[in-house]
Amino acid sequence: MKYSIHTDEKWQKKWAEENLYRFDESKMNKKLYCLEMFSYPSATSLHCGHWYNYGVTDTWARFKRMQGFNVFHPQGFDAFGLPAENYAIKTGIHPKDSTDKCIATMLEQYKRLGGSYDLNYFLSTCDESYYKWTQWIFEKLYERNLAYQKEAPINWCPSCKTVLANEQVIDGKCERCGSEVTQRKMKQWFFKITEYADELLKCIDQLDWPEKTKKIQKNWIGKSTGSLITFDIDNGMQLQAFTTRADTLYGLSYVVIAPEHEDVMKLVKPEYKEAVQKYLEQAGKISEIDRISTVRERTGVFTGSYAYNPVNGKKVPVWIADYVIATYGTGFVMAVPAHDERDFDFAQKYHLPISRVIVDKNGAEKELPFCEHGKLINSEEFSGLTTEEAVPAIVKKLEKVGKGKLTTMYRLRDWLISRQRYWGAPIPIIHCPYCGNVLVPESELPVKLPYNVEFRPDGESPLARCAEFMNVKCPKCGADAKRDPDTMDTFVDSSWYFLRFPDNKNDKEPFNREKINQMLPVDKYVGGQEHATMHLLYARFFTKALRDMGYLDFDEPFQSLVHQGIILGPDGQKMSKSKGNTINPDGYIQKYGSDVLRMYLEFAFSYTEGGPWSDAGIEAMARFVNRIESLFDAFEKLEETSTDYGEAEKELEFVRESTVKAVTHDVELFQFNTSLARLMEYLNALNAYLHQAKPDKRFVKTCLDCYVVLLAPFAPHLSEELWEMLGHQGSVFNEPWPNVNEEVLKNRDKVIVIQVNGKLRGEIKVGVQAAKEEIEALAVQKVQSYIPEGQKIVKTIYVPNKLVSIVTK
RNA sequence: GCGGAUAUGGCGGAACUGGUAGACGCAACAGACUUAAAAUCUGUUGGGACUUUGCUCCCGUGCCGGUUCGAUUCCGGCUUUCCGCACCA
Repeated sequence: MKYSIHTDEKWQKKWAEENLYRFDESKMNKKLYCLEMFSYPSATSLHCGHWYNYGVTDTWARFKRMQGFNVFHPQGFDAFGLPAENYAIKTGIHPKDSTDKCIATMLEQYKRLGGSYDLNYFLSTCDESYYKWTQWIFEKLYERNLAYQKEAPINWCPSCKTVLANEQVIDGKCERCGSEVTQRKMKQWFFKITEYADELLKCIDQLDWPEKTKKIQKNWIGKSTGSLITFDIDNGMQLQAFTTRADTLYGLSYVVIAPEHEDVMKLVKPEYKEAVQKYLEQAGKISEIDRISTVRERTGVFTGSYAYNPVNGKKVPVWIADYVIATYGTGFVMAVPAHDERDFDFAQKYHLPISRVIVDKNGAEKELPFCEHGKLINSEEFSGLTTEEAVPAIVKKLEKVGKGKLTTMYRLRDWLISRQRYWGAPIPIIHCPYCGNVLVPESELPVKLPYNVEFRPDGESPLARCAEFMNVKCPKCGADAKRDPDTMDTFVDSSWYFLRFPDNKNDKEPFNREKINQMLPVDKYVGGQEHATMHLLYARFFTKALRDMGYLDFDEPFQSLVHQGIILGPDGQKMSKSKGNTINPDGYIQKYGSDVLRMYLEFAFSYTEGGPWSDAGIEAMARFVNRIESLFDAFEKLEETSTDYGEAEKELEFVRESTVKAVTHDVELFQFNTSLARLMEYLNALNAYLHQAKPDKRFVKTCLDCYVVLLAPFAPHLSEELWEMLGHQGSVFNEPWPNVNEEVLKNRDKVIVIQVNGKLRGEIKVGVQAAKEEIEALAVQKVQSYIPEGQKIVKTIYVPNKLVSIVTK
């Protein structure tokens, strides 16, 4: 035989005919939900990253299936989104048409990849039958006050002409097109993810996720415990400030409000209006142009107002400064220049008083600003307390007069989901002049995305220009009303698709509760790390919100998570069209077959690391396949002989069993490179045995059977072919994964290494039964000559099956 | 700036809870087959030393130090590269 793309086609056809990978809903006790992050149907074909994610994870899924799990391995498309729309703007091809076409092409490619998918559970987020339920979830969140509309300063990309989520702004630039992001105020829909900040944070520890990803998510949520302190202003207002250092309150020198704070103008005394106005204008510009700069000079302006320090009534000026941001905490902070770097710089610049109230633990007056914890001075009755003691004590004092309380603040902001774009799920809201925001009744869902729309962006939502779509009657009062012209962020679509997969045909509800309670959480989720603070956080939020609404009964969607690394171009740079270093997998499949490509990706990298593509590496994999084939050819030519079970057989059996053990262990942990290395070693051993004087054909046969079963998850098509060649009926994927015969591993003489004073001095071969004392005695005898003259053995350390370490003195 | 990760031959990468560092593969070199080449097969391959070319000795996992009979692995301090956050009060 000769493995090639034709072998792939033969078996793909067969698998499809026999529906080999169908999921058996009747065997829920051994279910295993294996999921790769679904992909975006893009104009180009599957790239190396897809193969690396889907092909390699498929190996794991197949391995689990052979281990007897009822593996649920679905596949679908995250089909809404900007690229299709941008493509449409460029070419004039409607997003729906280009997306449909891409999906058809990509499904064909998935087949060539040899994935063990059950496509009965296929879904695509742009189908009405899917986005109906995306809208339904929006409505449920709205009813539960987890969706709200707010006029807000938002990130606006002037080139994409759309709003961006915080997560889509990288260094002040649009993550897609790289244009400078500007600020605008618009009425936008938000999901109240902050409501779940605490739980999202707490549950992270229980997850079997990469530590790094957990850390990123924790930092993104950014919990900080501190206190809220209320300040009276001389105009009668009250403002609250959040601080983690209530202990420094006696060092208060001024207070600051963010320029974007909604109450800013109320604080400005008439004679300062002009100066403030000028400053605000300037500040607005800076935040647009210079937000990337790390060491931007802090600027500010005095309002004319004063605030009273709640601990001692001392009067301090109220400033406006751009180093305070409106969206974190209360947008109003207390400034203690002696013990905060930012306040210190600012105070120096504007000649505000700086007074020390903290010394270090030993009472030493360290150089200012001194920002560490320490001991209080000049703080009335609190002097002498440590930071840790003083914070609760001061807050307690303030609490008595209603001016302070301990609290928690999060860095996490609510999730802005409105997009002024066409290709997404419409927001199921009707704006009625009399009733306000009204939900589209559930019976009228989905709010269909109209086909004939001018989708070229001009700063307005494309849907706003579609009268047919926009004009409706209010479901409550029947008055003329307008639909919401925006669509939802595509991350909304992908925040619940894993819930839809197991029940993708349900037209009564998004998913059946019993069913998904059985099917979820996802047992193994595989995808890129770039989603750490977006998709992976949103999906967790959706799961928790739906749980609290009673639609499901688990807390976390993805129990175990793995990130694949990134495949770089041959030059070690990230693949990109502009650099011209992209690798298209198609040609390689054509030339070598999909199993070779799959095994190359598995063997050449450590899975979570990735690395540069190498043509030499893929050649090596093709050679590996050739070597397997010539081994099988040699086997077929072998005459029926039988030999007694001897040393050679014993050795090969040992290799076989240790391979089973190692491969089982390594695949489980996504260590495909070492798994394949073991299979190569086993192959070498088989070859050596076969080419010796008297190989036993029947014995070889049992070893080859085992070999093909072990190889199957890595090279599914090739293995089917070999399995057939060995005379078996039916698919190799119906074979059980072999158990390790531990007896064989034990029944082998051990080589024990001997060290004297840490240096390797020899080795001995001992029988399986040898006792510790016996081995030690043999070892001492063996290395007698290495024991320095006049010294005695003071200690002998025996590491079972490995070494004897002798210490002399 | 803060936080996290990383560092092993010419290269990709192995090494389980501290126990023969460099598995497996690539590249390279030598040999076999061949008129020749390719392919294939078989060897060698971290560096160094030799007046014993050897089941020899010494050095070697970014750098400096420590713990240990023994450290790629643990601890302390640097350096490198990558990543996350970046006025978060």
